[in-house]
Amino acid sequence: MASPNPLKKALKKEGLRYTQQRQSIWDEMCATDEHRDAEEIYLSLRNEGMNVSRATVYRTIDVLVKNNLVRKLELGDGRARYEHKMDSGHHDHLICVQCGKIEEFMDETIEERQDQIVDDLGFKLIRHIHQLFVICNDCQ
Amino acid sequence: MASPNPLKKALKKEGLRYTQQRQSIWDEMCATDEHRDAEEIYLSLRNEGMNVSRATVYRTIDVLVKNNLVRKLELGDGRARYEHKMDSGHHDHLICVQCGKIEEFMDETIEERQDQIVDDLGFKLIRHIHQLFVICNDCQ
DNA sequence: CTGCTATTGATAATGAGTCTCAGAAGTTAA
DNA sequence: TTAACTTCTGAGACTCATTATCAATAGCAG
Ligand SMILES: [Mn+2]
Ligand SMILES: [Mn+2]
Ligand SMILES: [Zn+2]
Ligand SMILES: [Zn+2]
Repeated sequence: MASPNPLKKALKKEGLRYTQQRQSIWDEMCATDEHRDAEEIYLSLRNEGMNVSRATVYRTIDVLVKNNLVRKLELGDGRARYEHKMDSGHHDHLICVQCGKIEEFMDETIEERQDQIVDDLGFKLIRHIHQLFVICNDCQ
Repeated sequence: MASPNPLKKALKKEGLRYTQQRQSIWDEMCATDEHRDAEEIYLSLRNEGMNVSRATVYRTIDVLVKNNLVRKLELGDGRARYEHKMDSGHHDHLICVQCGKIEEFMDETIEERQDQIVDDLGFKLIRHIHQLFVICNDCQ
């Protein structure tokens, strides 16, 4: 009864077909809480014996992002990373410039100030990127 | 007496040669407070009759960024933007997702919270990206 | 000036992401 | 179930910002 599959729901809403590839890619996205790029997801699927193409990985990720099941991270190094949004609330990221490790943070004060700034200008906030580039514990 | 040319200073510090191209590119960067991409800077120079190559524009911008004369902005659309750091203090950006207009903001509270978050984790803050994607006044 | 090197322009290469299109597979109605 | 219709997929071509290559050019130290 309860809809157990958010992917199916999203596909239905969009009038898209439910396919093996789309399910596999979504499963793979949910398999870890890491922040992986499209190539890593593609290679994981291949290693598991799944025959899927890079194009389909990119196409499916687009659907997932559009339907709020996955978040896209732009770290400014030319490769987008992705994380599923199943169990986590909103957060932003700390990225170690040495080892690349990614940590998460969430600060209510900052979130409020952001809204305030946008309000004061009469704009409408759509989304934000807030990334702290650091040297982590292990790297100092 | 007073060092009038920050470019010359930077080049000397790096042991690099002072060239016509590097001066022109720096001049062009300082000509406006806009946030332009490499191609726009390249085309402006060509329009002014300067014979310079794209490669040299990219190479020179790298030098300027490395020496803190220019800031690179990654807006996630595949083209980096650049702004000179001559007269402006630190600020972050609001970007209209409709018209692409870029506004600037600076919030002391946010800056403090950032430092606090990084301190609490025992990390060292190197730099940060904070971008608010909005729909601006003109676009609603 | 001369000679040594860094720099440059033209252009090839790179690489993440997108597009194309013929064949494969999901969907619908009978 | 099958047929008919469409969407989806895989392979590989393509795009486009940026980087690398390399022979020719031009700073600069002596
Ligand atoms: Mn995250
Ligand atoms: Mn700015
Ligand atoms: Zn680290
Ligand atoms: Zn706008």
